[in-house]
Amino acid sequence: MNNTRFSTAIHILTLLADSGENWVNSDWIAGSINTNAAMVRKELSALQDAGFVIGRKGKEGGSRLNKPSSQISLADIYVAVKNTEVLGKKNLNTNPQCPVGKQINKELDQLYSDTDQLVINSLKGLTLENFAKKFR
Amino acid sequence: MNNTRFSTAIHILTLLADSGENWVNSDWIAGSINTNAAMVRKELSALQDAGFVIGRKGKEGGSRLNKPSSQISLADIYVAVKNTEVLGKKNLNTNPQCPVGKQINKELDQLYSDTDQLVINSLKGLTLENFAKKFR
DNA sequence: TCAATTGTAATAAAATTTGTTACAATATAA
DNA sequence: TTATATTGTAACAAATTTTATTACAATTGA
Repeated sequence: MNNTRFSTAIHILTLLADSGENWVNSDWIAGSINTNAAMVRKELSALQDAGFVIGRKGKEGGSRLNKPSSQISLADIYVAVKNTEVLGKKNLNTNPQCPVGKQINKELDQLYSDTDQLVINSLKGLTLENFAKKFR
Repeated sequence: MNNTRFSTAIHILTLLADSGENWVNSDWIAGSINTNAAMVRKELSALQDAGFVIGRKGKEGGSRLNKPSSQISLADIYVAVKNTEVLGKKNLNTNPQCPVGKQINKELDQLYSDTDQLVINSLKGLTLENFAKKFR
């Protein structure tokens, strides 16, 4: 995760969690993060796909949570945005003639997925509700 | 960690662990990983800085472990090569006028370092010795 | 002295991430 | 029903990170 997607997602969701039923527009969110409204809408799109958010077009449009913040865990958010494993990428095309090159990715698969799972399980205990509460 | 540094480092160290006292050259290592010898030497340089490896120049030169593989944990390796936090980068320059923008990085600092520590602690239980054993 | 090797720098190429611009579709309010 | 504000998305551009390549001085052993 050499990117800001988790930071951005949790920032957006915190703003929505603390905005109740109001429709919050992407320009206002972008102002808080200090980024571009189109970037925010891209991330909102992913958060909609994950079921956390609904959007409404048109004048007075915007976004709001699609479920109580108590029912969104930081694990859910992480899984929605993560695009690499915690320990990084593997070297594909290792040399099959070498005992290590031949077998290492099979061994790493286990280690890498165990490590991901560890992180996910720990984030499961944390809710957006409790995170967002800190800013009120 | 959207890179192959951990994979590469553990691959190199596994080869060295299974090569005992022999001086292993970067060309041979590169052949197993299927990458460039100069890349391997760059990573070896980092592994030397971390104290895991020693190198010798000149004809018959190469690299070998600088301590028993039982005394190198996967946590040590991870720490030596990691360059981002598990949960990624933060948005700096968030808006200080916004209650969330103002405070979020302080809250994320804790979460991010806790998550890193979780991963490191879990890798502490795993040694290079046990990993390398699988390939003999 | 010759040959092989490291260590490192400089550079280039490729991939990923972030930012920008534009606009059709849509929804509200006057 | 018209004007206005907004999303959702695509296309593109810029910036950053990652990986690969080339080169060569310094070193070591034979």
